[in-house]
Amino acid sequence: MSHQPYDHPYYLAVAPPMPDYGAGFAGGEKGLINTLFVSGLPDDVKAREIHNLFRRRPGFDSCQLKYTGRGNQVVAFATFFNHQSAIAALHALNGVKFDPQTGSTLHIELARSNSRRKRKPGSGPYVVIDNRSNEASNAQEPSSNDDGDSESEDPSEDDNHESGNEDDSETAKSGETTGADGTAEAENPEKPVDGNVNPCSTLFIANLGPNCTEEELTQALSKYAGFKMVKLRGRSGMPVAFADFEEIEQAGKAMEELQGSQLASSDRGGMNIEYARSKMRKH
DNA sequence: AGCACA
Repeated sequence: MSHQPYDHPYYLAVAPPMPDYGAGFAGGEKGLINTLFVSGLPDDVKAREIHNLFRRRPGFDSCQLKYTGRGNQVVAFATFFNHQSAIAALHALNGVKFDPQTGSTLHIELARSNSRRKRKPGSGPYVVIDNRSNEASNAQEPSSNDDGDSESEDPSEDDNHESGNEDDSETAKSGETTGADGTAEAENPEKPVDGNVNPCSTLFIANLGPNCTEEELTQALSKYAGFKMVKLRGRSGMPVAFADFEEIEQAGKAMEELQGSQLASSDRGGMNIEYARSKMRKH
């Protein structure tokens, strides 16, 4: 009755163990994608809103809002410290209603390539890129980017990575001064409030359906290398599980692939998987 | 958001 139609190719639910987006992703970067591409935003969205959307997500680094220049379309990029955090945020936020008035929902996918901007102390937690006054095609608010800011630090933060943009002459603007709003957050931008990003060879699995069983979990987990055992706890209400692996890397791999996927018994969306706070006790 | 077992 009530469930989200996920149709992203990035994750297969509980399907063949297949190493995806590892090395050799489109574009040929060095490693995994840590950046999310966000579309479906209302055209009056503010960079601060994007930042507030992502700032509480574990492993969040920074984000940027971009006026693409085509129409009034606005997109955003959110960068995380690692791939799995990006995946988790993707699953957590994809499809959420962003504006209750219009009912518009967020569309989030992995970016085609990582944002190249290096986080350095001094640069704000978010950034605005405005490509709107490109041609005479659409001039709605040309007065928005009148601050010919030569940021001088980071001229190469551009983006090849979105689905529907091919423009490059952007103007980067440091975050604290969010234009008209000026409501900068009084918070330390260098410290994202993170949940738990400490790797552990045991995984904590939440958001399971009330009827989930250890057998079902075992079946889903046992295809991953190094899997040892799983324990189901707290059957009353929302059950959680702990899955133990031989190695941290193997746990991480399983988490990455199963993150957000739904078991047959799930009814409240995909699994939420994190590294456990402590390793499963010896037996 | 929710992290036990000894």
